[in-house]
Amino acid sequence: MATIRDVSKESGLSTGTISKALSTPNKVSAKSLAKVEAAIKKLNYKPNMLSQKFRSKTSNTIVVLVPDIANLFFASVISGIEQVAQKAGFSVLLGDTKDSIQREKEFVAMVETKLADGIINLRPYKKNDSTLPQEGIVAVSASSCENTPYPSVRIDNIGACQKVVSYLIGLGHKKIGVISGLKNNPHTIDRLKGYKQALAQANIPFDESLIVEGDFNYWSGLNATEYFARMDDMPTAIFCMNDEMAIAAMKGFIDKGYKVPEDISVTGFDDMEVSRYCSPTLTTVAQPAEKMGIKSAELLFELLKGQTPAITDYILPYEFVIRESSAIPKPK
Amino acid sequence: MATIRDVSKESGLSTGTISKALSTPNKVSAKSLAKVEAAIKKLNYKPNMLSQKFRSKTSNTIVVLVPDIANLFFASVISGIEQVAQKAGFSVLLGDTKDSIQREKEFVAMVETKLADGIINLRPYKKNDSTLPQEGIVAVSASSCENTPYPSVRIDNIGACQKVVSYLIGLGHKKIGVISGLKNNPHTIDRLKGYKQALAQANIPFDESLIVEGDFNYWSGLNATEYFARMDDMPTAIFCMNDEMAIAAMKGFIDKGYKVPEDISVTGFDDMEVSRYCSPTLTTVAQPAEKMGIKSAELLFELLKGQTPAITDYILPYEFVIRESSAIPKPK
DNA sequence: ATAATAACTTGAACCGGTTCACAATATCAA
DNA sequence: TTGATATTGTGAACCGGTTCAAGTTATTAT
Repeated sequence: MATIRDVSKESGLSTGTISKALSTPNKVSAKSLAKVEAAIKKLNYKPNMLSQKFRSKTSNTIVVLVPDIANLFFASVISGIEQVAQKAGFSVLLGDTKDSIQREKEFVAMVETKLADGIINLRPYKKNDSTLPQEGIVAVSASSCENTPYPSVRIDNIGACQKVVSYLIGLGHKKIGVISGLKNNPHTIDRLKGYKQALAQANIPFDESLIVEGDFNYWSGLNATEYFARMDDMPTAIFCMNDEMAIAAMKGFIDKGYKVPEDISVTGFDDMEVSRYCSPTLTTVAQPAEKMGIKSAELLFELLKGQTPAITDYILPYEFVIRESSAIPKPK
Repeated sequence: MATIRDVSKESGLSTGTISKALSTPNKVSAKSLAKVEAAIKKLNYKPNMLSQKFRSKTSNTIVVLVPDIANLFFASVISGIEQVAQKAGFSVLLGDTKDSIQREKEFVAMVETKLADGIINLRPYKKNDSTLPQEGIVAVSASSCENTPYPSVRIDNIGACQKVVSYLIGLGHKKIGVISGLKNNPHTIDRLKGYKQALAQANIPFDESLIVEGDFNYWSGLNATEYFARMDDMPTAIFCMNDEMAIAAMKGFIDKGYKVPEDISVTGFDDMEVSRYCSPTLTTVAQPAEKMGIKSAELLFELLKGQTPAITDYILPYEFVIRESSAIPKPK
């Protein structure tokens, strides 16, 4: 493999000139430039980026920490990040953490060891998070929650949920069940807050027994329907904290002979592509996934440049999408 | 930032010993090891991986070229690749190519410039492909087709499609429409071959007018139903080359007042998660996406180690999943 | 034509690990 | 105790770019 010294010999110019010809060609005479070009071509020289990065001490790489890449929401966020990174000349290192703190730490170590310049974490940081990037590490959290102790990009989870639940109340629902995420998940906490606010606004007392804890996955949504179906007085609407559980819940109720939305309304959160295809189509909150990726990458690059962004907690607009799965409750 | 020389000074040992203590601790005396450890802790030394990689000339990184990361099939393949890479101590650089040849070339250049050791391309290579990795570049194609000129992992597309179409013929369908991918797409070519073989086997003549060219996306599937609905004698079954178009086709037919599968059967290909949720649930071919990722990564690592794998064209088993969207044709 | 200035080129030193020939110790047998 | 051998430790050289002070050449002004 040809090195810059080979090019230097071949062209009769010094290594310094070759280097400059490649980085700042306008500082090199046309004659030299031509010689360099010829030599590079002849030797099929490709600069070794590893040594380049080593010397310049910048990896031009960012790490994206994904809880689960086989989740369309995350994939869309990544897509947005990639766009921005590519424009900025950065590479994206993928960190599929599978929700493992251990793995997450390994990736954080990549920044400590100069393999990457910064991190975008697609999960919210909690207070006193054990993998909370230490001083000196540039990190951004995409899809975060309220009071994230780090620069972040998110939607107003509380407001969105309040809107959904207020909409259900507006339709006439008084008993609204919830299929939540894991209790201590920051998204669960925020979204539950929105639910409670909507109830409070309508003077409906909060009833703990209407909350079923799920884990954002299909089966937990399906399971929850068993609980609701066994209740003496079933809710007339179910507010699910993501689409996957909502779709599962619809399936569960339909299999049990209930009609959605005639017998029971179901709403989701995320607006996955499926939610437009499933039957009935799902009323949900659309998160601007790709935009969240774009924004968080832009934010990270600002931070990497040493700038102090005016806003470090971007709240992007969401969209409340009303589809077929919600309707006025059946008169008793 | 502390360097190995700082640790050397602090511990009173030479840089060579420090280096050895970190890479092969069993070659260093317990006493020295303790000193090294103490010094590292005191200085909070983190080895600079960039210089390490530079010196050892291996990046321990692979590039994964994805046509579109916001596609669940690809995301699942990547998930498999990540698992294997992580075990092998490799990082995964994400290359979202958006089907751009230009971008693909940029990523191939990363291998030429030592930024990465190998490539996994999640699209099939065609003959004389302009981005066909040159000599010296280690690459694997996942989700490839017949006669790929490169080491690859795939399913038997032809066989799978033949099976689907034979199944439809077995149900009694004689006029089977096709919603294909783009005509020159290798997957389209293979899958059409399977369709033709099934027809030939049943002595049904091939009818060009039953083929509608799509592009693997939702809208093209929806559009195709317009064509079929306008036919004098509509097919009784539609074989779609992926699930997305199949789900769109079902939607299209249902919106036009047809019943699936009573009036028309629809089959897909891929077995996306949606296909189990949609209504009716979709008969389709399940590709082992994650396994394809795992296998292709394993293959790449074998190649990187300089081994010559016995098999360079892995054909993984698929699964034909019969669900609600297909049934015997309505008697005339 | 000459001095002053601008534009370009040079090449050794540098980045921070790893390597390896050689030196220094430790271990062991006789 | 001595010599032979095995185990550890040393430190200069190296990887292939970039940088920059110093040197050389070209351009401009007078």
